Amino acid sequence: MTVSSVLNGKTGEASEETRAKVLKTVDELGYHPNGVARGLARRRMDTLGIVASFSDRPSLFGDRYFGPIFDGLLLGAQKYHQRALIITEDTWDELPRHLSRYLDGHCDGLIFVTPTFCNEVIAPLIATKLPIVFLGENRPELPISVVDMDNVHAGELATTKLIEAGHQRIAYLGGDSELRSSHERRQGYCNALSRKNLSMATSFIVCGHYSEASGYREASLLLNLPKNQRPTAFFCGDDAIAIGAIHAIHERGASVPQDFSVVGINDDQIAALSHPPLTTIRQPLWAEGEHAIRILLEQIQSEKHSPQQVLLPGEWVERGTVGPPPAQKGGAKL
Amino acid sequence: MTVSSVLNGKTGEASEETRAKVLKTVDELGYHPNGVARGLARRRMDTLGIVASFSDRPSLFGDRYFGPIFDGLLLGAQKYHQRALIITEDTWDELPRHLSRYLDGHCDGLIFVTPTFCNEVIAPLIATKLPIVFLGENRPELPISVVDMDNVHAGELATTKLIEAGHQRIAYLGGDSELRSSHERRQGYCNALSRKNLSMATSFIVCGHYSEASGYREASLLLNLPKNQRPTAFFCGDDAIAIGAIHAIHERGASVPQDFSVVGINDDQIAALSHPPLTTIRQPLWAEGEHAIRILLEQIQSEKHSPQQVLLPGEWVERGTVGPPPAQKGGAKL
DNA sequence: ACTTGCAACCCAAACGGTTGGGGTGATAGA
DNA sequence: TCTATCACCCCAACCGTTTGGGTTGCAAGT
Repeated sequence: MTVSSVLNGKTGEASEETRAKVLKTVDELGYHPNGVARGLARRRMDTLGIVASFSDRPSLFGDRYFGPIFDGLLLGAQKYHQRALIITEDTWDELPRHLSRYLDGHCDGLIFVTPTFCNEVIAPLIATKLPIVFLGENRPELPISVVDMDNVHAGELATTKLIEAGHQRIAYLGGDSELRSSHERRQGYCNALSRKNLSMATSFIVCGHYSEASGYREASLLLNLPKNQRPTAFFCGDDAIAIGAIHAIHERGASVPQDFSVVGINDDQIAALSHPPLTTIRQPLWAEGEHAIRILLEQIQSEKHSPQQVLLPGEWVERGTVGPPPAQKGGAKL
Repeated sequence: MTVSSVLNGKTGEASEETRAKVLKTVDELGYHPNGVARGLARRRMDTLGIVASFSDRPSLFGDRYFGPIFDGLLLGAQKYHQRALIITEDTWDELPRHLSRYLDGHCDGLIFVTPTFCNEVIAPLIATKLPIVFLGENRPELPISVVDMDNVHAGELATTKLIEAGHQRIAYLGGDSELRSSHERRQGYCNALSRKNLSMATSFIVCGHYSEASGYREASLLLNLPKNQRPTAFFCGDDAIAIGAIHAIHERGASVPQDFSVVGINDDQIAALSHPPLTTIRQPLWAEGEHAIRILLEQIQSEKHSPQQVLLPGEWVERGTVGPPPAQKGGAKL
């Protein structure tokens, strides 16, 4: 009786008088409806599972990449009045054995937040028909929903900006070769170069890791080339690489952006604090989280599983590491 | 039938044969028990609610303080086989109106992770008799369970170390006056001074904010004093303040630790990266999270609510910002 | 006057498990 | 042979909601 009235605020079921009486009684008794029983009966818990693994990073929530994503996810859950259940795994490999954790009826759907899942690990998950969204790495070959930054676009954007600044000899310092983001950003880099009819030197495309040390190492190699074979600009796979590259440049007595231009990707906290402050492409991590929630919810509500991919554009953040190449100022020196 | 056997792995209820048959059937059918129904019947969800507010910081999970705490909380939940439900609030003020979110039967207990809750806001929560643990600020006057770093001890530790390094004129650059941590650390500072029979100058005890700007400002004021009235060491309320203080020192052409010693608290990521690397007291954030889970679980299982306080000691992290005061080297200059 | 329609309300059957009491057969003790 | 004990299994009630169908009482339509 009470329950129907309380819940059916929308349907015109109860009379005004009864409704008032119910509300009064509820208040007097300090009654709070039991969401678990409600969920059991409705077969809808209004709860979204967020799955992450500590194997991806030593600190999951304090991480510069995962942290803001979780912010967005939680904000999104709140916005859509969903509970957020965080499920942590020690390693992705054991995931198939933990299937019960996902299918125990607690979650209406799952969001996997990781750029490093294996296709075979998630195969049994897809088979369960539970609505799922992956966050952080695009897999066009799989019939799954994905949210990620548009890495190709980001690569194009960064490279185009460098070209427009006058650079012709631009290097790409990529991240881990097993991460698709690295390849996709390279693809964008290549697209931009060929669109502007600039030549691509394979020696200017290097593959390392998403770390400062790697950026330092790879940049150093290129800086050791004879002057007229050196790049004048570095498009770096992420901000850490960019910081490493700047370090290598400074070590040689050169300066940024007078002698070399540098662009990163991510807009980490360190990006604004580095010297000079790093020009970069901001990854829309908050937005990614919110979109993931929205897509998942659509999937749950529509009852059908037509997967959709959402690729969000990164945002150009102009700071102090991009300028014209030195040759332009000096004249015909090239 | 199956269920009892499946669950009663411990009680000697089912025969070996039946158990095997059940297990086989379960496997064939791809059956996964429904945790929600189970929870409803047992009146125990094995779920812990973790409540946080975006009003505390712009980024909750990416935050240098909250991030590691969430790591510890999630790790602890996993260790004790509990689900972790994250509940975010826009502001703490509306909390009493959201009481249903906590009492809807989803969580067996709650962990509030915030250093800034108001006593009156949580009064209705305590009245619900739901097991609760507060993480991040001690309230000895309230009958509640609390986990926090032992701030008094941290203050004593830092100050004692500075005294042992030879300093006699030590300033305390405190954080926000409305946060207890700031007062507790000052208390520890005073304890250490009086234990060593050193005089306390009120002008050396300043109260600002937990930020770099505040540290810079307050340190500048003290550095502007005549040389023989200046402190030779700064015990800072947190690492951000310490970084600000170092900035102020460098700006005056002085160096750390040759001319002034500086100690922070927290061991933020920037602590190890600053120049020189910051000597600080590491706040055991991961451990705090795990202890909070453990205490809450004890409270849930014991069915009685004898609140307990857990104060964890901070750890001294020696880096490069503490040395002997300059007077000692020079001789009798004082 | 008899049906029809409708709003308001009540009731019973799920939802998918747990729990404990009672029934069954076999074994052991008197 | 009768009974007490025990391991094993089954059954019914329950956890606290939702859901839809059934019931009542009253106004309007024919």
